[in-house]
Amino acid sequence: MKQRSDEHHLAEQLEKAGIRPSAQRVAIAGYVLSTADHPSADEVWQRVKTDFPMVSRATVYNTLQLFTEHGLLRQLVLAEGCVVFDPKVEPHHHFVDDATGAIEDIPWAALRVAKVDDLEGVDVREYMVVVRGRRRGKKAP
Amino acid sequence: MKQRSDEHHLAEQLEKAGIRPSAQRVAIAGYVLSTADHPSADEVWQRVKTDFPMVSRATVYNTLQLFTEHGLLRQLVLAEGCVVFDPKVEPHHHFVDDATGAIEDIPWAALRVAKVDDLEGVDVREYMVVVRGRRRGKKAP
DNA sequence: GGTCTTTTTAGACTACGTCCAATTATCGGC
DNA sequence: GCCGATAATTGGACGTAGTCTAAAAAGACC
Repeated sequence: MKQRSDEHHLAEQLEKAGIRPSAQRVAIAGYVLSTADHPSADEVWQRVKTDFPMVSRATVYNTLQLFTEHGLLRQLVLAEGCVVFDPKVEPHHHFVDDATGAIEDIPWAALRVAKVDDLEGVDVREYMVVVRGRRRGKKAP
Repeated sequence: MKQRSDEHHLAEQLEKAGIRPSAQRVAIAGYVLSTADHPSADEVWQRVKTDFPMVSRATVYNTLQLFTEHGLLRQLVLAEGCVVFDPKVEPHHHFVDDATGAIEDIPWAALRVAKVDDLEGVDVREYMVVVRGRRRGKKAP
């Protein structure tokens, strides 16, 4: 149920982002740029294969990387199945250093989130703020 | 450089949490309950093996699971290497459904985080709130 | 049409995690 | 202390997600 105009529009979108629109890339874009899911890379591969059986896994991974570099996608690192352990069991927030990937704890009181209780339709069990950035000064003189 | 009293203290801590303190569990606890790192399960295994060469991977994974169930550890799902893609590139927050694992977007304006700019020693690139819980009502009559 | 660059491909390889059946350790009662 | 029941541990098979590479295919340009 693909429309030629859809593909044309997608190709334009890729070009606008500075990406050459190959057939594979258009097929991948057709799924990943419009879905409300938050698919993993392999899920994208599985999905795209149904339309485009000959696409290789490497292509899908490379293409998602490319889209991300050009600002068409964001990578989230909060999915299930990828777990680290923290002996500090009280609620607290987290800081992730862009340079090293290290995770540090931020005390609960250092931040405050307003309006969590106003969220409609959900029972909140817990929440945390994830801050990403770089440690300042310290090392570089 | 292990102190007998340390091990004794750890064993007590496990018992207090309702866990039978086997030698392997004490060794695992000795690392994971006191570290400031946020190790992955495999990192814990690598580490514990240096003290306790015969421990099997299954034991470490089971034990971490057990500690988590008994409240000695928390699992964080925000580490690198575990990525999902989101075509919505503007800043927004995320809701993770405990029941299904599905990730939903929360509009940026629905929450507000106070004091992010007060964090000392870091240059913040981005941040988001991760809310976990359950969707209410809707489906069940 | 030829050539130079970009893209894609298949498959080997690694890392991480799960599962299971068999073995070993531990506990409580005698 | 010994014994049977229960709990814990083991190693290895298995599965899945992801990376890497060398070679083939496609596309751009003259």
